[in-house]
Amino acid sequence: MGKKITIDEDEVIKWNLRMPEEMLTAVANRFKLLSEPMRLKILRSLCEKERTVQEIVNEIKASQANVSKHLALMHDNGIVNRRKEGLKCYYSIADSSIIFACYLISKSVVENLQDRLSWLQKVEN
Amino acid sequence: MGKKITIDEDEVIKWNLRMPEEMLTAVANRFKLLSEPMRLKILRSLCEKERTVQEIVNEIKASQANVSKHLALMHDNGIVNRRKEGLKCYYSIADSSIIFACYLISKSVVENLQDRLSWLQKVEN
DNA sequence: TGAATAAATAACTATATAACCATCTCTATA
DNA sequence: TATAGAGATGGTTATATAGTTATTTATTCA
Repeated sequence: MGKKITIDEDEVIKWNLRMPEEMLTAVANRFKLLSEPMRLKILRSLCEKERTVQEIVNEIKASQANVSKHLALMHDNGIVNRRKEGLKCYYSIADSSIIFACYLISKSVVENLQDRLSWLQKVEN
Repeated sequence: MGKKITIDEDEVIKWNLRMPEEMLTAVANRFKLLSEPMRLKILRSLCEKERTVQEIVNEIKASQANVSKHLALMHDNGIVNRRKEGLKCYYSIADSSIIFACYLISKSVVENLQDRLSWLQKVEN
C-alpha cells in the first residue's frame, strides 16, 4: 500500500559532504518551516486526509487568521497543496518527505529521552 | 558497513497522527536547531569525522565566537558530542538521525526544483 | 442585490536569536 | 609565574516572525 523507502548511511554521508552552500540554505529554510509547533500540528492534521481551513481551526484550536497564514506560508514553499471548492479551501500535504522527517526526528527524540532515563536510573542506584 | 534504515509510509502516518503535543514541541525544537545554514555547515563538516572548533572555524570561515555558540547550543540539545583533549575540544555528531533528515529534505528540495524546471519548460513551449 | 460564510490579508506588538565585539577561563609550556 | 593559544561567555544590536485584531476579498444562496 504505502511506499517504503530505504536509506543507506554511507550514501547519506557522501551526499551531505557534497552539499553546496545554496542547497544548505534551501534545506535550512525547509527545516525552518518545520520548526514551529503550530505548523507541525497543522501538518499532523493534514497527515490523515485533506482538510479545510475551518476544520483545522476547529481541530487544533487556533485563530483562523493564524492558521491561514501558516497555510499560506507552507503553500508558498510547496509543502502543502491548495484546492478550492466553493467557499471552502482544502489543503493537503504536497511533500511526503516532510512527514518522513518528522517521524525520524521524533523517533530520535524518544530514544534520547530513554537514554537519559536509563542514565538517571543508573545514577540513582 | 554503514547501517541501513527502512521506513514504511503507513507506519509514519500512524505514528504522526498519534503524536502528543509535547512531542510536537520537542520535534519542532529539533527542527529549529537544523534551520540555520551556519549550523548545517558545521554539521556537514562533522559528518565526515570529529573536528576541533578551530578546524571548523577555518573550514567554514566564520568567527570563533559564533561557531562556539552554535556548538554549545547543539551540545546542550544532545545532537553533538564534546571531547576535550588538552587545549583542544573535539566535536562529533551524536545523533545520526539528523543527517538522515538532512538527506531526506535535501532530496525533496532537489525534486521540487526539478518539477518547477520541467513546468517552466512546458510553459515556455 | 444583499446578507452570510470561508478564507486571506494588513498593520501592529512582542519575542527570540544570529552575529559581533570584547572579555574571561583554562591549559600547556617556556 | 608569565605568556600564549583554544575555547567559552556576556552584552549589544539588528532582524525575523508568531500571534492578535480588524478588515477585505471572494462565493453562495435567499
